[in-house]
Amino acid sequence: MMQPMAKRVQSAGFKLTPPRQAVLQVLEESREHLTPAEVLARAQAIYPSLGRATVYRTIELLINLGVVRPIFLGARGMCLTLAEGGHHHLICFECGSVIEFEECTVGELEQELAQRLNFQIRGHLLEFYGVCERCHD
Amino acid sequence: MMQPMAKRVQSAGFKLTPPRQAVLQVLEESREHLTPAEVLARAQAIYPSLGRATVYRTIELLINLGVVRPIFLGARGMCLTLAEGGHHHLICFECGSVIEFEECTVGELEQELAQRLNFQIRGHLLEFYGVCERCHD
DNA sequence: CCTATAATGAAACACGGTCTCAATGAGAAC
DNA sequence: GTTCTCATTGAGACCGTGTTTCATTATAGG
Repeated sequence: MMQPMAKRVQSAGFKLTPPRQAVLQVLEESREHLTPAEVLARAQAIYPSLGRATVYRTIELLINLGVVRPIFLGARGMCLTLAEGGHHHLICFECGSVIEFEECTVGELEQELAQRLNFQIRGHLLEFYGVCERCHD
Repeated sequence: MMQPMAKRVQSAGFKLTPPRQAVLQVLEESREHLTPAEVLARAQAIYPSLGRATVYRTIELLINLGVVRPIFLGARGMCLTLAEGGHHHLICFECGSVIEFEECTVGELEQELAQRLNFQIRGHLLEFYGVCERCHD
């Protein structure tokens, strides 16, 4: 069965080339928060002649298709994450560490905003900022 | 009365110089989401000989003091915002527009996480991503 | 007023990301 | 399968953001 990202690229009318497949595979398999530079490095391991411009072009394409989304992750800088669903972090001012959590209480608010503003919501990000256990006291 | 940011800089043991005051004034007055480059431009209007390095050093200082905080705002890239309190955005995949809203339902969750993880929470960011009214249909 | 030293601007530097352009190859038409 | 077209590609020049270095300046405390 075809990878879901590849399907979305193709059904949006874009060609499914080996360079693009390498980038898609990296983003799909890692399911992590990678920087574009890390995506480049990993995708070049799959398809060595891959150029920087192609990676950035593919990322831009995927962002426009709503498949991935950039988030700014503290000290790591800009990273990519899957666009669907929620992401929840606690970030420490001092050491920059990122703690993920699962609980989320924004479901109702999401519904209400979507309706009131006629906005198709596909994902969300909830981050708390402060000082972690190790950095205060 | 002294501007609150200036006070925090001084009471943390840092000198309050004219270049720093220019940067503080820009961040304090605009109460917007400015990029570092925009801060530089506006602060140079106040203190023309201001150098780029000083702006970046001052921003880093303020981030470490927990006064401002970087956020990644869709197409605008990395911007600065006041660290305290909450910030709430709806961001469109297609056109990158940012809509702010006020309602927020994360207060209880904030309390609970702070207690459970022993984390001093000072602010938060809640963003929804999707397609705005003008960009779908 | 003097002094120690934090803070500064200029300039070189590093790097991420964009753009241009000629070459390539995917996929449609037949 | 063959041909054609045009999206896609990699190389490399380019640009702007952010960092580092270093000699100079000026703040705040004594």
